[in-house]
Amino acid sequence: MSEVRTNLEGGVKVFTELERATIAYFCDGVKVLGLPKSVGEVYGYLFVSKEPRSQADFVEKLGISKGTASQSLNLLKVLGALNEVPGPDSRRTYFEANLNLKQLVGGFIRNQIRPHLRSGEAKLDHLQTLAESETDEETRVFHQDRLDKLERWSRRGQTVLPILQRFLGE
Amino acid sequence: MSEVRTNLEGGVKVFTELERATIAYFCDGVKVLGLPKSVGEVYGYLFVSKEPRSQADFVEKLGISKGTASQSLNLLKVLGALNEVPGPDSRRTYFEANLNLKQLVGGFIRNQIRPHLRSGEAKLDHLQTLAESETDEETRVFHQDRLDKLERWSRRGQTVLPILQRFLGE
DNA sequence: AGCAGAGTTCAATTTTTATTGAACTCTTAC
DNA sequence: GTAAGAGTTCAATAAAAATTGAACTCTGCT
Repeated sequence: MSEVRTNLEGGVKVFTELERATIAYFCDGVKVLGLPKSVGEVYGYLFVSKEPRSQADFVEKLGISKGTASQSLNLLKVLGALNEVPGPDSRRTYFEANLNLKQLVGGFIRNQIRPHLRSGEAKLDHLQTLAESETDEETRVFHQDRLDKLERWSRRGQTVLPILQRFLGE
Repeated sequence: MSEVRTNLEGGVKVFTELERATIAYFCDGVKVLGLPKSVGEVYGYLFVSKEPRSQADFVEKLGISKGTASQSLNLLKVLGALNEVPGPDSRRTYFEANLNLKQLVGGFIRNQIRPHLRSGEAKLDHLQTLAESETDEETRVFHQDRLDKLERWSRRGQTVLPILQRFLGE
């Protein structure tokens, strides 16, 4: 249960202790979800911000590179974790955190979980095919039994997602 | 969605194509859950085995080191993913896969999810404390608002686990 | 008690993953 | 139309995580 190391200790005092700790909280959070900590930093920064922020803000205040900022914002956008809003400089894109849990969970399930379940189903089909061509009767039955079980597990996974979404949302 | 690379292609023909593919399926599966692939190999090997297996079997057949076998078995034991059963050599410990989904899910939640939620709650308490000592009225209210939201999310997470467990298990 | 070997531990190493930074494209304000 | 700069891409690099292997402990048999 080790702490995530952030780059927020730099010379200039850009964040209060509270802000730093809140951003670190999100770094830990996204790690648990299997996402890089920079994603947590970006979302965390938006979470503690009253004002909308642009890519340049993330680069400057979080001390991350333009590349990382771009990629993190893109992932968060795909996940539906942020809203694009107008801001002071019309050339720039400004963001604020989406605080709707239902949408956050929905986006995560749609983009990070469902694709895995889908590709898992495809692989399972392939395994079934392989099992059918097993010549030894007893061995074939053994494997088919286990693969059936696996398929039930997979289906259970598919059906539990809407339930999870329902109970976490709103 | 890249494939996991296994070490099962070595000279000796120890696994059938079906067994190899099934073990690879579990490697992918545990990756999604944030566990190292060796854990998937070990569980997968048990999953395709009629007979109980010992640590020496994993080392020999999967081509992994004693250290990795030991640690993987330990993690799987903690997760309740395997049963210790008697085997031919009384000096060795033999294992078989636990195929009870309810127990697998329960073990995963208990050992991999709950601890994170717990430590998250503790950090959240600390954040609340920090927020209270914010002197600027408006800023304090802003942060307290957001932290309240965060606490509701966390509680929601706590309550959804038993539901998830109920719907995934048996 | 002493030995054989099963199982563990952990520093060193390898492998995987995240981040950087420089070159690129795409916008938009003039 | 073009120049400034916002945003993207991706090969190189840094950071993090998994794996190895050798030295260790523990167990039970004689």
